[in-house]
Amino acid sequence: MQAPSSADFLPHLAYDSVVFGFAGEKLKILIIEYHETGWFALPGGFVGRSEHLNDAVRRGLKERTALDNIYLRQFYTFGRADRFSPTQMEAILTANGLSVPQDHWLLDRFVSVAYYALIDHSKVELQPDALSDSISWYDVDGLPPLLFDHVEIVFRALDTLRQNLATTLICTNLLPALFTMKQLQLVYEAILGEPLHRSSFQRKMLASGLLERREKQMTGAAHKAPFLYRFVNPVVSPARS
Amino acid sequence: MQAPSSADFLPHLAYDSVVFGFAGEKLKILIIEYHETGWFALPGGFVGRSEHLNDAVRRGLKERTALDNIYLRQFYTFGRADRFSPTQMEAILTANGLSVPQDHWLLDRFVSVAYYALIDHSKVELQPDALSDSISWYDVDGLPPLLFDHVEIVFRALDTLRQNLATTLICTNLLPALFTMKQLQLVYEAILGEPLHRSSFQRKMLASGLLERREKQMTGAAHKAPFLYRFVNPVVSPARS
DNA sequence: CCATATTGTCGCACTGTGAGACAATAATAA
DNA sequence: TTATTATTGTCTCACAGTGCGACAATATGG
Repeated sequence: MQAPSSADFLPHLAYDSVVFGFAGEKLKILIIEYHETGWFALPGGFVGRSEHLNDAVRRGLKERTALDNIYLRQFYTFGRADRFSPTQMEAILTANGLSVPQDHWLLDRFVSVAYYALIDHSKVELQPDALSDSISWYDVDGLPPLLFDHVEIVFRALDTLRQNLATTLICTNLLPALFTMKQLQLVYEAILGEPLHRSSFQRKMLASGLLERREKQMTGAAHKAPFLYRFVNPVVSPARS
Repeated sequence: MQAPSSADFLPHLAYDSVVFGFAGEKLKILIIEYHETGWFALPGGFVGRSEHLNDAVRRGLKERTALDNIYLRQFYTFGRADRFSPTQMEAILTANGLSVPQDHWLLDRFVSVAYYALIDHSKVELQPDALSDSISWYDVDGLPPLLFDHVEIVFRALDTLRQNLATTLICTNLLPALFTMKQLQLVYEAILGEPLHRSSFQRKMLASGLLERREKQMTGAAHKAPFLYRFVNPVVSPARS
């Protein structure tokens, strides 16, 4: 294996992605583990010399999740001079059998543009990249220790997600096409991190005009069967990518 | 004069700043004009090799406005591969008597991190930088044609400012310490671009608990003198810089 | 047939807001 | 001095939205 060359990528510039999914009753994030080091990090990558920044992020997500056309949104660029640790990066490279000179571009400072993505957790086929052992889901409140400033990146992603929950049709991208009101409420509660009142939530959602009610579901549970809903105008990609 | 060296700055990375001020009844933006070219652009700059990204932006703003401790907020990173025009950059450099080789770092692609700033328009002492003829205020609805993708940057800055108007105490930074309710309403209207109802606005502002009423002002105008107000907890720098 | 858990809906009180009305008042004109 | 004028501060009314609880409807299991 060869280390990526500075002839192919823009030096000093990287991206990191916070990929949200919803499973069971929890909001989850994709985390990778680097070979041999026991270190965890957000999935990220570099930008090709003549590649659009947004395209680079979509490329990286497609390689790891096999998903195209993902809801993706840039939220902050992390540019502290000391956010990067060359010694840790070197350890990751040597653990993969790559030895690079001390002045190699991968051991220098990086500014990282951070994105968050929302995906239907059931549609993903996870695929580790070359440098990592595994890629898997972690509860947002049960993350392993992360490299560099990745914990701060996750916090800020969550913060942005919460702020956008009221204005953007986010849940379309976290739920299957048909869902119950209960499921929708669980997604809201998982994102906001607080319980919501059932009847008020239901009333507000119905009044929004965004939901279309479908036939009843045969739950097989010992209670009244809930309606199924779908979003009337499911938005896959937001206006502002 | 010497062209800035790639030994001092991170290549391929720049920042641009949208500096808002409020004068009269209009929202205004700082625009620079490059020497000899008749080209207008947002004030921007480069990031030192070991300089924090945020510090680089503050440094550039201080050089041009003589203001320290500015309300500053990053809002988007523009990363299209074709957003930059090497021929226009070369023309700017040659107009300043700088000739650089074709493979110079300044003629290569740039990714730009964009910030907006809010300042009290009356406190500024404008100071053109080395490459530019002038720096001055323009109405947001009367901008000259701008270089590169700077028009898009301005639009997105305005969009972000509007979204943050409800959640953040923005107007502290656009008004003097003491102001009338009428002035505050004018700022809101200038940012939102739409008229607001006077009594509802007044009621809402008073109910927010953010304003402290002071003594009456001697306006010299032929009508009832308005109260003066100040913000109870003026925030200079936001939590998220 | 009854108990149980959950769903769909309604009512009530409270808050916030758009819209208009009206008195108070500082300067100016008569 | 008094009337006029423009603007300010406040009030009222109607209406929409929300927190919160209550209650009937219903699918399953005993």
